[in-house]
Amino acid sequence: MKPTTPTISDSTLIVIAGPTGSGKTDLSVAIARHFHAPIISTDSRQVYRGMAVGSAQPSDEQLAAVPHYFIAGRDVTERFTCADFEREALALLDRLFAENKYVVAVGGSGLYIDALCDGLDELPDADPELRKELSDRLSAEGLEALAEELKRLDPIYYETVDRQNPARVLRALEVCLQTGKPFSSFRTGSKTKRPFRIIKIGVTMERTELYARIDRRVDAMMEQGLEAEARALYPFRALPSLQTVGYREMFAHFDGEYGLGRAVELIKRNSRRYAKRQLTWFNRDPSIRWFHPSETDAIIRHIVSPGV
RNA sequence: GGUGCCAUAGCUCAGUUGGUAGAGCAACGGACUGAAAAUCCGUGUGUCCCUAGUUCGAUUCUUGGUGGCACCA
Repeated sequence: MKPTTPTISDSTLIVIAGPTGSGKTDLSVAIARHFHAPIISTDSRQVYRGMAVGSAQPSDEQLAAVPHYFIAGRDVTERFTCADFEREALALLDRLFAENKYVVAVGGSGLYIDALCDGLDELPDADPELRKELSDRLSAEGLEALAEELKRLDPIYYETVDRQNPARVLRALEVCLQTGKPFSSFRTGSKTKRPFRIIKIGVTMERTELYARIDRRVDAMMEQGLEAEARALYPFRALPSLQTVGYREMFAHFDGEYGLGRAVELIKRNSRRYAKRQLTWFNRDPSIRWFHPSETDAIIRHIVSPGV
């Protein structure tokens, strides 16, 4: 009989995805405790300090119960992108899997999850100066002019890109100008095989239940001091990290655009819409197995024997 | 109890001189590669309160109900 020496392929990343307010955090702590696993967050906003309430970071008790990574480790003024996340998370997993068979990854940012599980293409990071220049040109010349330039520099991507989406057109143009090569030449569309097993759990429920939970959670955030938190972050309101549901509406309220009650209403509505977009993203991933957050036992069984 | 007004999408309402209807908001569906809680695209989802008439045809006109609001008692 051969000795069963542990190899890296025994390592398992338990990915927990789902819309905002679905109960991912509580579930992740329960799963992590059961499998004695640390938790890494795949949430693009919970990485920042000072956003504990509005981004629904895990509670102090939860943070004390299980080691967490990528929670409140960055200043809101720092740039932190999906590529930074991929690099750092992979390096971290290397270390964590040296001592743990299981690691839990939980969060609502679909792009971060895909970056971690499948890898991003080798693209250059954004150049802030070029980006500024392009966004100035966007307001001066209009989107159509920039799309025309993209047509010249990368006719292939121009055919498939959403030409009405400034973010898409600008990013492609940015890469073309920065590298002198068409954006499409970097897009392989291939997935990187990771040196660990991946099991994806999706958390969801009836829309009416989800929306009721979102409403309740927004009310809870208000009780926990969202207004004061947003007040403290107001000077940073123009930063990418603060383009976030919960804060934007509060900032607009501080600017006198509407009353506090209206702000709370809008936070609820925009959270619902965000949840909808998350579900659209996750629904196209056939490797996700969906559960109600209360089905902890079934989820554990599925992790132990995913084939069943 | 009497009189008047109202009843159309989830909500607020418009409209059809009789040919089964449309705005705003909400909602729903989708896209997504270094800003992703971002950014963008698409979609009316309807016993026109019920009933019986008139009519080729009624959400629209008439009868009788039901519910709501207002005023008078």
